[in-house]
Amino acid sequence: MKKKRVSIKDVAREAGVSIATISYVLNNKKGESISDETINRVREAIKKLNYVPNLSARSLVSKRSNLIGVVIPQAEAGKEFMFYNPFYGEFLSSVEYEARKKGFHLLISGTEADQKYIQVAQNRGLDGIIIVGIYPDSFFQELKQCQIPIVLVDSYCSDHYFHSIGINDRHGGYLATKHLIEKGHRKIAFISGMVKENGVNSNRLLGYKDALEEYGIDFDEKLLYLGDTNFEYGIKAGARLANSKNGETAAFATADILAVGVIKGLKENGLRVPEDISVVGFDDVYLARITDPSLTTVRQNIAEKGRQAAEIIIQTIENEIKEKRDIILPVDIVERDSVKDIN
Amino acid sequence: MKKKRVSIKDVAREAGVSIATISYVLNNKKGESISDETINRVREAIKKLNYVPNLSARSLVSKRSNLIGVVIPQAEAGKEFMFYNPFYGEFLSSVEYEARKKGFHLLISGTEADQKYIQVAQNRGLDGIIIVGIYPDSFFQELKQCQIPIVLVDSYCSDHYFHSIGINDRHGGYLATKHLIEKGHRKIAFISGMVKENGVNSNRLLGYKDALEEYGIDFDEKLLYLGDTNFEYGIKAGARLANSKNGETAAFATADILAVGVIKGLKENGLRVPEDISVVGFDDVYLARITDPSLTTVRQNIAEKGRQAAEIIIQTIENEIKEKRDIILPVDIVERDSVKDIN
DNA sequence: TTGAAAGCGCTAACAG
DNA sequence: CTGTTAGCGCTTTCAA
Repeated sequence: MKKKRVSIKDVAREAGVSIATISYVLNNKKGESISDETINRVREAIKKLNYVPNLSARSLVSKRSNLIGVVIPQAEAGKEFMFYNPFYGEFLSSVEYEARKKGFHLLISGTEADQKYIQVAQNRGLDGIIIVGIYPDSFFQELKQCQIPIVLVDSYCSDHYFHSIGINDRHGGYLATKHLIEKGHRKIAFISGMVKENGVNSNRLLGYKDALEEYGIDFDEKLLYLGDTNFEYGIKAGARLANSKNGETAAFATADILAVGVIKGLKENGLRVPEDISVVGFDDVYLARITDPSLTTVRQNIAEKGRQAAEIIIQTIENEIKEKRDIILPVDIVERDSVKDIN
Repeated sequence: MKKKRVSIKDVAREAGVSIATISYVLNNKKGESISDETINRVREAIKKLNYVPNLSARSLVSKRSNLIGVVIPQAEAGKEFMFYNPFYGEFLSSVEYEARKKGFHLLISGTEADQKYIQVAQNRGLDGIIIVGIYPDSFFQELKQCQIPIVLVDSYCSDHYFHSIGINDRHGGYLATKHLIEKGHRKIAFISGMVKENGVNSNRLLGYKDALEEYGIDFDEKLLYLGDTNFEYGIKAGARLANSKNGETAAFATADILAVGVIKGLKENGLRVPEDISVVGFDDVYLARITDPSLTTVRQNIAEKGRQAAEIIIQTIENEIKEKRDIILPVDIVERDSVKDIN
């Protein structure tokens, strides 16, 4: 049995004032001015009784939960998070930190069925939601009904209702490919997870093509290796690449976790990186510095992405911004040891 | 302005019954039996109105929030999570999955000051808390006051109040060291983060000593490299190791993330792994398979740890278990490519 | 400057 | 089998 928690009433009794007064000093309303003396008396009572406000009660009346939902993609429907990709951990870490500083908590959750999440959002009275990744359009449409501020991260959903934050994926793909081309590579494999239309990967592919075109290199379907964005597929792609008859001398993998798998797959098949094949990744997660060779990759500022996602959602909740925000964070290429100059 | 949400009253009106009836079918109380016809009528009304219960209201009266708090260590006080160590991501992923299946949500949060978290727990009416890592004893003592079910993960707090789940760290340390010894190594560095008394690392160190003793090898303080459990310190330790005058031929790092840093530091200083120095890690996170060489390491089942942590806390919440649980998950050594047999 | 009182949406006796 | 009702702890008019 839980011990009975001390409520605002107890504090009121202790301080010899009404519960309204307690509420006022708690929220230090500007409208209601309370005498310093009363404030002190209340403060003391609160401290003495060890009073902690009940947020359920508060949110019941104020319609504010101070809770932000974070939706992270799952490996498969109804499965665990994709946390083996360090990107999500790094992102979440940053969101949580920013939210905490502003007095918000994070409710994290995968999504059984997309429908279900909307229920959760309403159940819990989420003040805002940060959604990472791409989901069926129907999900976004339903989400709009909730009237909850939402930030979409790395989604190319163009709906005017949502805030969005992402990077210039196309430019990133371009930079990666161009870097490789400038190092003398012409046959460049493109290795990626699902290329959903108008998604992160499809834009990176566009950038890849941009660079090819700029340098007068013909695009070759056969150099596309499409699977899943995970380590295992990277290995598979690396193995295929090692035995390819297409003469690739380099590969652009659209995620570091993939790139690292590619390197592994390559090595397992007797090829060295970068001596035999050069590899460029994407994201610049922690991993990129950890592996050997360390990874030349397209850097995006993951922490900043998380920070801004949190900031935008909170500002919207607090009515500090009313208009829609669309943020594109810069990318650049960071050269490490996985690319060889073959000029 | 948020559109007014439909409440239980609206459903009652729609279905032509009282709000109590709605509540009954919602919670399908065994005590109260409702006629099938009414149930159906209510169900339809719910569907028609798109009614979603308000959990704040519910938890206000029922004292149940269906929220589980997860406390994850931070890099430094008031900073981001230690999510660069993949251990936490993998753990959290598993906890969330299990909790979600059972209808619970996760509130994740770092802890500004330890005090603050207790406030959060009370603020939100957390039904249970999963705490990963070691905290000051005063924190645990205060936590007890809350009367909330708590599972401690990887803590050696012996307080009878808490459930605990962990692994046999000492045995793990023993296995790692023994493995190295059996491969012919005698000068084995012990590389670790802080060795807090009665913590995970101190137990692993105990196991290290056990193995040494078993094989009649003298323990040598000089082979201890103590810093932080992160990649950077691993590099530093690896560098020191490479220039050591102590003749180490192997190292046991108490976390994979550390081990991977060690390998990096070694390589940067011209040594090869495992040819020149063998390395054993601990955890068997995803990373261990990713790096080159892949890491021989002490495996613990992180997903299972998360699953059981969630299971225990939920069973306690639902009063399915009343007694205290202390779970020790097994460890074993998984041989990969970072150890050389020098016999 | 403070207090009384009306709910927020829901559960759980208790009646009928 | 179903409805009435009294709160849960808090915010917020409105009055004093």
